[in-house]
Amino acid sequence: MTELLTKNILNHITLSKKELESFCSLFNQKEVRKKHFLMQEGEICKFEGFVTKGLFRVYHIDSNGFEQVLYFAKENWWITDIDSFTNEKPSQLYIQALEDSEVLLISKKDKEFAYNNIPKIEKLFRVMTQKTHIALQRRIIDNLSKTADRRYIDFIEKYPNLFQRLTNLQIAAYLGISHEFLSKIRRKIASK
Amino acid sequence: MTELLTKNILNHITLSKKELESFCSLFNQKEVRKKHFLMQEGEICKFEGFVTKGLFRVYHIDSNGFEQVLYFAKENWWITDIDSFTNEKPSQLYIQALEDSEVLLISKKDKEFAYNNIPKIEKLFRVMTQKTHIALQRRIIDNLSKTADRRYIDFIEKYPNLFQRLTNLQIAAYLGISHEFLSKIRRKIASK
DNA sequence: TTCATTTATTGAACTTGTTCAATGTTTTGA
DNA sequence: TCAAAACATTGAACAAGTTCAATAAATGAA
Repeated sequence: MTELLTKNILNHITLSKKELESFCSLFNQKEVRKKHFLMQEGEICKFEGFVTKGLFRVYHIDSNGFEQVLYFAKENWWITDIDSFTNEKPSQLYIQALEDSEVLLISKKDKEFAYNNIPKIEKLFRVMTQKTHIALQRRIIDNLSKTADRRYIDFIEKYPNLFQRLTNLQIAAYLGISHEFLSKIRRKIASK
Repeated sequence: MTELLTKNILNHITLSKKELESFCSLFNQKEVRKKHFLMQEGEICKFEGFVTKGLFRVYHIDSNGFEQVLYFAKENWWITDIDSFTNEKPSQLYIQALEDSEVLLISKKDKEFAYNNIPKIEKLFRVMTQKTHIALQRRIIDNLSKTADRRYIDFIEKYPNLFQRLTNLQIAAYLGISHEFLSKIRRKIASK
C-alpha cells in the first residue's frame, strides 16, 4: 500500500528502513470517487496527501465564477493546500477527483510528530517544497511571456500522459483561457 | 551589520543567541551599485542573499527579448535563483540592483554546513520556502483570473512602498503587460 | 547648467483572446 | 440502451492588450 510512497520519498532523500516504516505508518488511505471532493473552499485543510491512484485537480473559483486550475495531481504526486494546512485558515481551493482515486493522508499532528522525531523529514519537505517552488516560478514566467498556443503545446509536451486523461475544459482552466479559444487553437494546430 | 538578518530569522523560527551568531557569521556583505548585476543569465548561482539595503529585481529575458520580472527584493527580503543554486545549473535569470544596494551572501558550502550543524536551519528554510510557495500560488491564480487593471491596483495596495520606488516599466514587466498599456490603465484610473 | 538618456504618455492599427449562442459529439448512469 | 448531461466545435461581435511611431517629461552625468 505504501510502496509508491516509499519510492517517492527515497527519490528525494535517503532514509533507513526503520525511519521509512515509522513515517509511512502515519498515513491513512482514503478512497475518493470520481467527481467527489477531498476538500472544498472554506474548509481548513487537515491533511497532506500522496496520490496512489487516480487523478485530482486543485482549483479556485474566482468572483466571476470562473475556475482556475492550480495544478493536477496524479499517482506519485503530493497534494494539499499548503496555505490552509500550514496556517490553519479556511481554504480558497477545491480538491476534486477527476477519476476514481486513492490517497494516503497524513494529519498536521502526525506531520509535526514526524518533524520532531525523524529529523530527516524536515529535509524531505524542504526539498520537496523547493522543487515545487522552482516549478511555480517557471510557470509564472511562462504565463507572463508565452502566448496561449505556445503554453498549450508546451503542456502537451511536458505532461503527455496527463494530457490524455484530461478534458479540454480542464486544460483550458489550467492554461487560463476559455475552452472555446482552446478549441480554436486545437483547430489551428491540427490544420498544419 | 546583521541585526536586520537576525530579526528576520527570529520572525520565522526561534534560535539561541549562539546559533544565531554561528549562522550569521557565515554571511559576507557585498555592495552592489545601481544598475549593476548580482548575477546574470548563464552563471551558476553561488549564493543565497539577504538584502540589507536598496532594491533588486529578479528577471528573465524571453526569446523575443522581453523582460519578465519574477520578483522585487528590497531590504529584509531574501534573494537567489533557487533552481540554479540548488541544482548547480546555469541560471536563466538576471539579478540587478535598481538602487545602490547591500546584501549579505551565504555560499552553498556554508549553507550546507549550517544545515548539518544547526538543525533548526533546515526548518528555517523549509518555513521560508513554504511562505514563498504560498505567495507564488496566489500570484498564479491572480495572473490567471484577474485583468491587468485589477492586478495593477492590487499591486499598489499590496506593495505601496515598493510601488513608489519602481518605474512603470518595472511594474509592467512584473504584471506581464506592455508599459504603454500600463500607461493607459493609469490614465483610466486617474480619470475616475 | 546642459545635453543625452531614460521614462512616460498618447493615438491608430492590429492581434489575441472572450462572450454568447447555436450545433454536434461523447459519456454516463438508470 | 437510451435519454440526459457533459464536452467540443464553430462563427460573429466584442473587449483586452500589443505594436509602432511620435512626442513630452524626468533624470542623470559631465
